[in-house]
Amino acid sequence: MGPVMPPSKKPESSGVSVASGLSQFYQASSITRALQEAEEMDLALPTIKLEKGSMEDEELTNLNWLHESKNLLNSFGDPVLRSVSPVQDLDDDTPPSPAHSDLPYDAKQNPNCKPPYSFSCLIFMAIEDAPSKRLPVKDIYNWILEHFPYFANAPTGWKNSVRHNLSLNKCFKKVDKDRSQGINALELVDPYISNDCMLYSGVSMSSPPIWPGSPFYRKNKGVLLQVPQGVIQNGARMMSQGLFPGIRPLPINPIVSRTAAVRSVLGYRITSDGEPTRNSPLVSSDPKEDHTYSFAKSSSSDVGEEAHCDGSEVSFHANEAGSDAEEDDKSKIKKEPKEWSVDALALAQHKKRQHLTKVKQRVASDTLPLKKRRTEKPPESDDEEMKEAAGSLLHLAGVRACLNNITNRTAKGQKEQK
DNA sequence: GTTTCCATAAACATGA
DNA sequence: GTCATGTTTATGGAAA
Repeated sequence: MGPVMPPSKKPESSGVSVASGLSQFYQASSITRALQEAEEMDLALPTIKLEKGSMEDEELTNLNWLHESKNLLNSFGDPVLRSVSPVQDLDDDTPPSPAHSDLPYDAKQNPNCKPPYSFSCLIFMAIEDAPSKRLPVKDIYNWILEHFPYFANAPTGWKNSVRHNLSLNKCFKKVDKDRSQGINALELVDPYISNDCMLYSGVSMSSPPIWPGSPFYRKNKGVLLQVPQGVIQNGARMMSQGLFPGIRPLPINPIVSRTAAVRSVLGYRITSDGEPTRNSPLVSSDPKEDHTYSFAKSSSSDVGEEAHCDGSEVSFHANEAGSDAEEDDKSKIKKEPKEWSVDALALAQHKKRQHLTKVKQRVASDTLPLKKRRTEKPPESDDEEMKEAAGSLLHLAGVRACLNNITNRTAKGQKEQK
């Protein structure tokens, strides 16, 4: 699997790493928080299936993935959690297949059996299992080692995969270690709470949010992980693949462009004291800045330019890009270099952008040395950037609005019943 | 055959 | 210089 490793490369140590003091904390993104809130409200997330290839599709994949992971976490420890292949010998070149069999997977009982969960899920579970909901990477290693003995003897490289997932998967965000205690408060104000410009048609209140096309569903062969109303039924199997009607987002005000809508709806940010502030730029239009990809580097090396979202996951400004107000706020932000977060609601755009960027780069710079290629990224236009972000935010906002609608409907229904 | 997702490997940078 | 951490890219397998 994967490219052949050159002999010159030193294999990664499989032992527990020593804290270097560099590590920061990881936690789930605000999307996860929304999902948790939804669960606390005893709500089933709407099942949304979009047309293949649409921008929203990937965002919703993220949403569903997160929810699936959460339910997996809830199910963790249940002996009938998942069915996997029989125990395999580590010396066998063939990697253990995640395909299910009649044998249940038990991490303790089968220490040589590779867990049938993706690294993303393992990381998610580790983070969710932490009281503070955030962990430094070395503790994520430790959690995985503790709960999945397979990795103690696993081929080296799994830590690399963990780090790779943390970096690449925007469901995780890096939290500044020193300021991690204040993050929760900053996240209490969620920009899409106030959104009311989007609706979803065909929302099913009872359908599980895992649709058969979702990666986790596919990976786990249809084993039902998510059950509405907070009831987890481990080991139950999906009976039908036709349970999930496709629905499309419907903007209430179709006249307003998506970008404008996002700017009007989400045109505030959260300041360091937790107070929402209107018209504050937090997502720069600078094409060099990739808020969904290079935030960590930015936080350390480009302090002040792009990484300071002040803890607000979604921080879109109502002002036009490059306005004076934006410049003013930028200068303000620079004065608070340690307060940063991630434009997490735009994170769902990462994969789409990554794919597009890859295609561009392959065409443009395949002949360049690796180092050269990295420094010559094709610039993305402001418009493209804004369009993507707008789409992402609007859609996620729509999901949230949908949840709110469900809440209202449920409350209304209960009233009427009384 | 194509697409998508994921795991893995690796190059490279940074900071302690 | 070493090591841990973090980012990014490339590649191949599996599944739909």
